[in-house]
Amino acid sequence: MTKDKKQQLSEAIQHNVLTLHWAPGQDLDESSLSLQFGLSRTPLREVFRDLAGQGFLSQKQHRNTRVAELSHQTLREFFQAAPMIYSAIMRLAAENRTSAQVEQLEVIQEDFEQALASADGQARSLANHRFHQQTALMANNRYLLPSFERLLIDHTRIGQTFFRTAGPDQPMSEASDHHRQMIAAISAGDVARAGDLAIEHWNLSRAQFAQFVMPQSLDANLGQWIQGEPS
Amino acid sequence: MTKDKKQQLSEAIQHNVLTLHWAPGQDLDESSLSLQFGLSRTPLREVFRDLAGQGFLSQKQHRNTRVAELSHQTLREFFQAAPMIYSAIMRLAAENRTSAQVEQLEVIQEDFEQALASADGQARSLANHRFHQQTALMANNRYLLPSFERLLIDHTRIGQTFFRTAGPDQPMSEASDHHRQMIAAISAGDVARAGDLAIEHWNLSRAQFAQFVMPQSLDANLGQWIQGEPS
DNA sequence: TTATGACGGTTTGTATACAAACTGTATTCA
DNA sequence: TGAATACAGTTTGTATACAAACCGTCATAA
Repeated sequence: MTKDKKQQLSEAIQHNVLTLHWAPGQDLDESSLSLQFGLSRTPLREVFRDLAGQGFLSQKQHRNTRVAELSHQTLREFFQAAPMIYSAIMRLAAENRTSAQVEQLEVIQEDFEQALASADGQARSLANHRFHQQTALMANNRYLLPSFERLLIDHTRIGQTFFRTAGPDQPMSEASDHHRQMIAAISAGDVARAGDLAIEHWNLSRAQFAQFVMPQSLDANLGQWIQGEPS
Repeated sequence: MTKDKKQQLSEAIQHNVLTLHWAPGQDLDESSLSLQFGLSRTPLREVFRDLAGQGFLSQKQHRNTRVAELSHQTLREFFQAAPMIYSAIMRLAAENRTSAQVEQLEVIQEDFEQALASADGQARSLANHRFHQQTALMANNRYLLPSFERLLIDHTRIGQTFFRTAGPDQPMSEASDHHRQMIAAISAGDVARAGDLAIEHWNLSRAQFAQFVMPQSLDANLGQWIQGEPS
């Protein structure tokens, strides 16, 4: 049952990072985690390394491993990259999807809607995370994946605030509508529509984030990455 | 002098992978490398893990670490992602560059031209690699970086064939011209121009690759990722 | 002949002891 | 008082011994 301890540890860390249960920048303690999960430091440190490589944690020589930071600078870079990558993933998902994957995506979407109905901010946010993870799986491009995963990690972390605060009504159901439309576009293999929906969905998220954390000055020229040539 | 053995090991592996001195899919032997570099298996395996995370190597449970593969499927994914990412990196480089970085890029370009003059295919290819690495550094976006690095690894590996085969004349000097124009655009902060140059440069590379390895069927709709909406 | 399974050698994975580096405190000297 | 340094305690990094998993070979049986 409790078979692969490393896997468990890795998932636990990911969960704690994504839900902000562990704050960005927070230190991790090797010996206590090693005790807690019944692993020696060697495999534990391997998990740390993997997760640092994926963008969950950050490491420096001779300094303790910590939860990846979320700075002002980080956010700027985030907004520069996100629309383009999300859109590309969605297009590729529409291009490469299999029917089994579409079915799986529908199941995940049902979970997401259930989570929205509840008041549990973490559950909402994680369900949203899984939805987009599945689209990345469907896009099936190993080169785009690492960037997308990094974006999604921080998207989910930033989104925690929103999903926790907002009621179960308007902007939530809008997000859910988008998801449904995405499934339709992907399922139909409508590449252009899928890409557009990503932008639309993204703009919704962006507006939400703006309320909470986004510095005003960055709001201006986000569009240029999506529609081709800026003047 | 021979200070950081892990660093040395990591660089040696990267070099061997990029130059195809180690073939894609080739097995690595822990114990012999550990002997060779005077490191025990523990730190050696940490280096393996890092490089696997970056796309140089690939690992599976209970199986030996090997050089990352370059399959037909890989190439398809490569051509789907590369133009978009290269263009984005170049735009961001033009946006965020510092003058010190531009100077450094010029130095690297001089190395590249020297390498072109020589007959050494490896040196040419690696110099090209470093040029694009520097543009990524200048783009300064941690989300785009991991995808770009993966692309660059395989770009360089695929390019080995070309750089080794071709003479020091026509298409070579064209690539070099592109580099110089890129430097000018980046230095001037001309974002749109920088992005366009990336596409142009990319199309050159693509044509080169096509001669050697690229499956015909993929050649068709590569443009759509760059210029915005396909119809 | 072909499939199945046991066995030994090799390779990968984990635990643990030890070495190196960092951090904070206290002491010294200007 | 304040800066510099030495020291002790803690944490990170490495070596090594041992355990677990894999792989090729051979034997056995259908």
